[in-house]
Amino acid sequence: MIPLFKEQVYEVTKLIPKGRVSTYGAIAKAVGYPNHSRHVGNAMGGCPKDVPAHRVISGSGKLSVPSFRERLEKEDVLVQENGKIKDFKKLFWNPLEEL
DNA sequence: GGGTTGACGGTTA
DNA sequence: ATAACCGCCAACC
Repeated sequence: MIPLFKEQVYEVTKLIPKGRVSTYGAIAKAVGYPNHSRHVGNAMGGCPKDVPAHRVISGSGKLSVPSFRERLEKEDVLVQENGKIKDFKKLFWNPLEEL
């Protein structure tokens, strides 16, 4: 059976701890599709509200959606002016390690 | 049923 | 260090 990417993606995204961030690529891998980072982001477009999409950023450590900066700061995640996450490497949460 | 889109990533200049 | 390019393929129109 073919699991819908979206659903899988949402599930993993919900697992991201508060104050941590993850990337599209990592999540894509986590659901078993290594090179489908785009689909992850694409799925986020219409994601339910219970999905912390603001914790999902691009692999470069910057926000794909600048609007989420406020949300992230609210969770103690510092965002630089250039849109990059401060200490992104430290805050990065790898779903693969959890699964 | 076919073509375009896309909240990306990695590689190459 | 930056910028541009190419590839990847499900979901949507």
